[in-house]
Amino acid sequence: MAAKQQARQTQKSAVRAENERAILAAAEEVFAESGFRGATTGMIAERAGLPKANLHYYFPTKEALYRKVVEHIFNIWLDAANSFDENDDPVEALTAYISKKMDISRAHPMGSKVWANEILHKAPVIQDYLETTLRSWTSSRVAVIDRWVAEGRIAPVNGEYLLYLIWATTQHYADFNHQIDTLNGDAPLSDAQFEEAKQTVVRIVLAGIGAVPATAGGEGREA
Amino acid sequence: MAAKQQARQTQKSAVRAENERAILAAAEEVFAESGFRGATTGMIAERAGLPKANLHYYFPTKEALYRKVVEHIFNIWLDAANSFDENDDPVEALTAYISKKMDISRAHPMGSKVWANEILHKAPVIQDYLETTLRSWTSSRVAVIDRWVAEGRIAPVNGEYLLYLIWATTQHYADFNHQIDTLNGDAPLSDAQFEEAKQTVVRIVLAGIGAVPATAGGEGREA
DNA sequence: GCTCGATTTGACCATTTGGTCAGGTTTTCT
DNA sequence: AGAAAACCTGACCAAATGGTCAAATCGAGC
Repeated sequence: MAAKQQARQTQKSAVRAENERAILAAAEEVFAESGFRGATTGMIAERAGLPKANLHYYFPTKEALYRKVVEHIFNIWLDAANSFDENDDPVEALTAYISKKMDISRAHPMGSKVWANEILHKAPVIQDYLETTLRSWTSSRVAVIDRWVAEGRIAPVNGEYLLYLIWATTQHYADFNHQIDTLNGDAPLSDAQFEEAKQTVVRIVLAGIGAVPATAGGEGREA
Repeated sequence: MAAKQQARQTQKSAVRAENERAILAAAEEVFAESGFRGATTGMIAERAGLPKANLHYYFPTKEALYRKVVEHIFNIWLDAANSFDENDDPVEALTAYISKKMDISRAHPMGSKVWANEILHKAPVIQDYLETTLRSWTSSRVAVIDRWVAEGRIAPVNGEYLLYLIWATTQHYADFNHQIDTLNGDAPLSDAQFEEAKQTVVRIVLAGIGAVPATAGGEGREA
């Protein structure tokens, strides 16, 4: 029982953890569907299955809740960012990075939408992240791309604009999934379709910058 | 003066035309910055320089005003769509289309943001456009791409996913311009930078699908 | 200068919504 | 068991907001 007490003091109680999880999950959906202003704490509470006053017991203000949601998204993004560095070979690195970002768009479309909404509205909540973490991550990766160019491993390309193309395209499958579904006959992309989309993005990017896959590579998925 | 009277009856009076124009311009900005729910008719009226009650004299409801704004965006989009068909050569057609879409992102970032917001929130207002105009335009252009593939003018590629990549990337320069500006040292892209971004997108896409520019072409910018 | 429709606007209202609070219940610890 | 802490919630409130309206003003034609 000493362990139990220890648990209560170091980590959150089980009920608190569960309620916060439910609220954050509901909030991510509602914020994604309706934006910050469009979302109401009442809607979030209802979807989380508890009264509004209870929600405000755990998260004092709507903005505090929103900030937590956005931070969650950002951490997922950072996770994907690491896959860029797992290999120094441009083909391997970009394939892994694009694949990971596509997977995130499929697994967490709501999170991506919240992020998009935030940027669209000039990032009132996460401007500091943009100016610190995102900026430093980006410039260091651009340096990697520049090195690839200098070493002749890819064709000359501006690193920033290459990254923007990758971000835009991969996140499009989350942010604009409603449009994609509509053009797909009102049906979400099947696993096979999504896999083809992913391969299409990877192939266009790699070929687009003249990154020739090593013929002996383990990721030999060229059609 | 008969002409003046005629004018009042056939077209809107000058004051009406001017007020509607000012309101629509203000509405596009405010809806882009704050979303539908986040925007208030008071904010729009203030930016247009007239009292809220006057705004409601011209546009009875916030939703009617919003619909007008979205329709305006959609017409700009249709305009760009035509540039896809001006030439049957894949290099020419795609270069023109991408360039046009990039130019629109630079000239009408607010409009693009309103569109993005609308899709993000499942297109409550323009779902019918998606299912009619956008769907038919897309499928006919996919047919063109398929033909290019069949004729061996470009490498095999899924037309839908190629279009999504183009849409995503070009619109990213409008929808995410705040993020881009932040990564650019809190400054908007200069004309030269934007031109380089445009060329980067064009080059990656063309190379990505193996569309070899005619060596005699005027766009010969291969490094 | 009078009329009539178009335009303008301050004041107002009903509804929504973020957030509070007092009092109650449950859980945890000794 | 009993106290303390954590948790729960119906009722409530102040502010914001979309939209209304009646009265005032303007402008063109007679």
